[in-house]
Formats: sequence, C-alpha cells, structure tokens
Amino acid sequence: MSRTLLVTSALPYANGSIHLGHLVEYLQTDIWVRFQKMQGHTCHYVCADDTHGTPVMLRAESEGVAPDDLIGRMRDEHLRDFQGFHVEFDHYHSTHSPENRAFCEEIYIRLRDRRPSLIERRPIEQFFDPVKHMFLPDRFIKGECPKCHAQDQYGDACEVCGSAYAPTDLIHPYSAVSGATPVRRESEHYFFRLADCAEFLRGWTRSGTLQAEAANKLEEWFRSGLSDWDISRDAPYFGFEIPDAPGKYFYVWLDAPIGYMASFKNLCERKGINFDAYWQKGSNTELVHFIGKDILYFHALFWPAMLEFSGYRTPTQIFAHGFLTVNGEKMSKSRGTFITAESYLEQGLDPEWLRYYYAAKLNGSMEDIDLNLEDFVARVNSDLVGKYINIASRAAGFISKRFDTKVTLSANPNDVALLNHIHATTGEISAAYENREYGRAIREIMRAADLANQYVDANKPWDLAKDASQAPRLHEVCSTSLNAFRLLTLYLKPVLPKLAKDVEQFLNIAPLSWQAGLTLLPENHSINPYRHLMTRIDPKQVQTLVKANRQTLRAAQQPAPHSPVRHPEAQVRAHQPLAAPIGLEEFAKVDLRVAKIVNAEHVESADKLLRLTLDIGTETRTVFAGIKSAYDPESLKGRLTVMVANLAPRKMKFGLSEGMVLAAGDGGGLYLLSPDSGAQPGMRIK
RNA sequence: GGCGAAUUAGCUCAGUGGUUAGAGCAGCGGAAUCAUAAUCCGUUGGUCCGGGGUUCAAAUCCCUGAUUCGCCA
Repeated sequence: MSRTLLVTSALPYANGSIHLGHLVEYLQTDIWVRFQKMQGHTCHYVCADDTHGTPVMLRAESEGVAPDDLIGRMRDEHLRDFQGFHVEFDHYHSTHSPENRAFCEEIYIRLRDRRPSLIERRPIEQFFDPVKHMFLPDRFIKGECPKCHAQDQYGDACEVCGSAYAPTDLIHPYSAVSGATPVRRESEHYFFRLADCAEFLRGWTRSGTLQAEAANKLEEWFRSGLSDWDISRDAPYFGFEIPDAPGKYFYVWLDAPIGYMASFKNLCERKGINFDAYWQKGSNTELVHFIGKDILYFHALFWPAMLEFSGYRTPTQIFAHGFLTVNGEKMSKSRGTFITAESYLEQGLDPEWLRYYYAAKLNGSMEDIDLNLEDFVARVNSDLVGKYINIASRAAGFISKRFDTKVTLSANPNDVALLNHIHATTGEISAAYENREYGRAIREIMRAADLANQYVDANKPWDLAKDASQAPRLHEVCSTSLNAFRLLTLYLKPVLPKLAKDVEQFLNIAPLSWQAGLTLLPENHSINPYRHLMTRIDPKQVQTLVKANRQTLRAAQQPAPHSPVRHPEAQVRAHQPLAAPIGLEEFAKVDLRVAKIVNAEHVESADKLLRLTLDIGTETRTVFAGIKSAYDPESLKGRLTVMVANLAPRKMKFGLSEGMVLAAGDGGGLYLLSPDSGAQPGMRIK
C-alpha cells in the first residue's frame, strides 16, 4: 500500500558549522527518505536553518553584520555541506521567513484564545545587564561557584565540581556580555500552560509515537510534573515579536519546530502540494521527525501539545537517535576529532564512505554510535571495495572482452540458487531499513556479497576462460555475478546514492527502484565498460583529516560537540566580549611563570579535575586544573605550560590548589598554553 | 545527589524461545590468481565487567558493586 509521508530532520542552528555529529541525523534521515521513495511512496523531506535567539543576535553584532546577513550566509554553508554528503532535501528553508512568522502567530493566537486560555502572563524576576540593557539567560551569567568556589562558572552549573544551581546562587556574578554586574529586574513573561496538556500528552506518548526508551524518559517527566513553559523573551531579541505584546518576542524554541511547517508550506506553494492534507487534524499522511535525543523534551512535549491545541495534527513518529563519539570519546577539538563536514570533504574523503560506516553502525535506538577511525578505514575498504565492488570488477572484464559487452540469462541451478538466495533477503532488508535498523540491513547485504564471492570462486571463470568450449558457461557465470551485483546495488542504494548512480550507468540500466529493481538483466543486455567505482581509504587521509581539524581550532564557532540542535541559548560561549582595559602596572601584578608538569593524575571523584604537580624552578606546586575532559594525564607529563604563580592558594574539596594553569577554551574544547621551545621552568612571563 | 542507559573475542558489533555464545575485521596456516595484494578454505581467540541470588538450566531474570555515558526541563 502506498504511503504519504512528510519527514523532517531537526533544524541546525545558524550559529555553527555542520560537523560529523550533526551528520548522523541527516544521513540517518536521508537514508530513510531515499528508502521510502524507492518503495514508491510519496515522501517529502524538509528542513531549515534555525535562526533566532540571543546567540545569533550577539554573534551578528560582534561581526558587525545584520542578523539577516549572518543567517543567510550560514544557511548557504549548511546547505552546501548537506549537499556535499548527498543529503537530498525536497526543501531547505529558514525559520526567519514570512511563512514561519504567520504560523507562529496563528498558533500562538489559537492557544491564547482557547477557553480556558493556554497562555498565561506573569512577571518574573531575572538578571539584567545594566550596560547592555538586556535580560541575561542563565548561560550569560558567570561567577564563582557557590560550592567549590571555582571562578568563571556559568549560571546553571559548575564545570569544575559539577554541581547545579540557579544563577542567583553565584558569588560575584557578572554578565558574560558586558562584564557588568547584573541587577535583578522584573519583567512580564508569557507562558504556555503545559500542565493543562498533561492528559493529552500521556495518551499521545503511549500511542506508538515514540521509541520505548523515549517513552520511559517522558514517563519520568510526567511523574515529576509538567511546569509551564516560558515562551517569551524581552527585546532586544532576534526573532518574531508576539502579536499583542510589543517588545516581547517568541522564544526561539517556540518558532523552531514550527519551522517544519513553514518549510513545507513553501514547498507546497511552489509544487502545488495540498498543505492542509498533511497538517489538518485527522490527516492520514504520516508526519515523521528525526531528532537527537537531547531535544526529545521539545519534540515530545511542547511540540505535540502546541499542535494539538491549535487545531493541527500531531506527529506520527518521533525518532530519536544518540550522539556520535569518535574513537570512543566525545569529539574533541584538541584531539582533532571535532571534524567539520566541510573539512571532511575538503580533504577529499568520499562522503559515501561515511554514509556507509554510519549505516553499518546505526540502529533504531537512542544509543550513541562510535566512529572508530581505524575501524572506519578497515570496514569501508573491506566491505565496500573488497567484497561488494569486487564482484563487478571480477566479472566485467570477461563480459566486455569475450561477449561483446552482452549478458545472458542462465538456467543453471547454481546460478539460479545464488540469485534466488539474494533475492530472498529482500523482505528482511527492507524491514530493517523501515525500522531504521540499518546495521542489520548492512550485515545482511554483506552476507549476500560474501555468497557472491564464494560463487565466483566455486565456478572459477578464469579456468573456464582457458577452454573455448566452456565459453557459454563462462558467459553464464559472469552474467550471474553481474546480476548479483545489481541486486546488491539496489539494496545499498539508499545508503550509497552516488555509487548506485554510477553502477546504473555502468550496467546501462534505468534508475533502480525497489520493486522494479528485483528483476534480472535481460538476455543480450549490453553493459558499459567497467571503471573503478570506488577507491580505498588510505589511512593517511584520515590522519590528515584529524591533523587538519586539530589545527583549525581558531575557527571555533562550532556549537557544543555532539548535539545536532543544541539548546541555542547554550551556544553563546564563543562570543565573549573583551574585558575592560587595564594599565601595565595592573597586569604586572600577575606573576606568570613557565612551569613544567612533572606529574599529572586523575582526582578521585572529581569529574573535571586533574591534579598537576608543577615545577617552577624554585619550588613545586600542586594545582587542580579543570582540564580532565581535554587531556590525558599521561600526555601532560613532562610538558611545559604557563601558570599564575602568585594566585592566592585556594582550599578545594580535594586539597589545596596553589595557583592555576592557563588554558583557552570556549566551552567546546580546552587548550593548554605552551611556551616556545627553550623556555625553562620558573622563567617569568611579561 | 536522584534517575536512566551501557559494559560480550585484539577492534567494531550481533545475540531475551534460559540447549555446546556468534559475525565481520585483525592474527595464524593453506589455496587461488578473474579482480584496485581484492578473493576462497581452514584455524587460534571470550571467567559474556566483578560478586551474590532465583532455576534443572542465566550473557539473557533479580540484588549488589565497579567503570563509562547521558538526563535532572
């Protein structure tokens, strides 16, 4: 039965580049969409840039450009990266669009005008930056941790001791925007009464829309009670003004998911698709959202509630996936594993290698997947080139040279058995794709590729070729090999669209679709000359890629490592303004010394700290440094760095810290300073 | 701190119907030479994180500990 689907991937935020972590989601979705289209279903895949919010506003300001210019540029970059990885959207829009404004206003007004209303206004008190004249979200307020007294911690949680608190708990808070001391100020905010939607949400959650793990997570949230959602932000804010509220703007997370509708609306206008047939209540089309597990809260609570109570249909499925780790660890700029989509392509790596590797690793759960770079090379080379491509390569020469490029049909039982066997796996493979069990599909396909290679080996075309009387058999064996190869290509096509296209050209056939593709090449069908379809990965390419990403750190505008659509307010770290000027004498008070790290070790029960023993020539110091996330203690031993030697010692839970080491970081990574070669421990820095 | 997830061969992962735990890659031995040194056959390798319990029987269920990761809006 033919289905009609609208599929989305989460909207990437316009404040960062696409990296390999993002790509997990877009490739997962793209594979699924391509599979659905190959099935003959009607399937639209839309996405957009998520453009609003304080981080974009501040970044545009710091770059001296209008927000519109910034988001226009970012959208172009994002789209270019996606296309580079063969992610094929039917439309890629922007949340800063007339369509989105219209839907935001409409949905808001419908929620507001319900009786009883789902929108409530009440004043709340927040920190306000008196210099910058703006309210400060938690992440924009820094200060001293009330628990461990670490300096310069964010307003929501301490990165040194890991404790969570409210920004009001900070000691000596200051604005991360201007450096000014924030003041408390009251302002009226608009809230969406989520608690009133609880009953609906409980039912919706259990209606098969979520993975079991996700439904469990929601159950936790239900148990702890749903609170109202603050959907307004005060000017200045880059976003849409709330219709009846001058100076109040929709919070970016309200307008971001509505962007799915806006993007599709734009597609509908241009293609003559009936928008209402997809979005009206009771629609029998499927609405499927692919998201990262970190934004489940927004997509499984706020979003369906907003839709339901503003008279729209709710999503059919929310598919949440896990994060990407590289070599078993969080992506890290200092290790060079924070790899951007752009750099991957620039280094000349084939996007289909990554598509294949992700597919081989993905399943339908929210578990994280690991990109092990050594395994990546081995897996792609062995599976794709050694097994799959090899089948075509083994047979093509004979067909071209001995049989005038023409294939034949074979009734030989061995040949029929092989093709039947590969054909028989179709159901299992398509079920695996449908359920997003791509790893299972790939295992199945590679098992079939193994069979094909065994078949070639058993039938020994190279022996047949030596005996002219065996020519008909040789013809059958090579034709059967190519037919097997054709079926495997069909199965791999959602994952490897470009390669499949090249194979279609080589085999001289129409684009493969699922049902029509489950046939054989007709008698006397003529193929084109074989050219190498895919090269192997040279491990050096991967090393170069890692090196390149280690070196291009200053670009540093990336959002937090592995989240496809991170809470936008959290992404502001990269844009700290310069501090107020100071005189030389003031600077000279700081005694900076070259220090040799003579020992470095983990601190038991500390999440972020390493205990460093530093030699500064005249004495050794113990310093607790919050750099565990970025450095392996062993790698630090013996290296030189810079420390503040006259910082007053501070008592910490783990002992006395006698100074601090200097490191740069914007939240996405940490980079210890190093003096140039020749410096000796104890030298003063001035 | 609370809650949740994960921990299976050197690597990456399958494996809930409770029998003698599997695959791919890597390793080792052999064969082959059509194919981008690709392929084929054989083979080594695991106290299924530790400990306890339930059972005739546990990687699988229960309890507990360790480690890792995530969430706490």
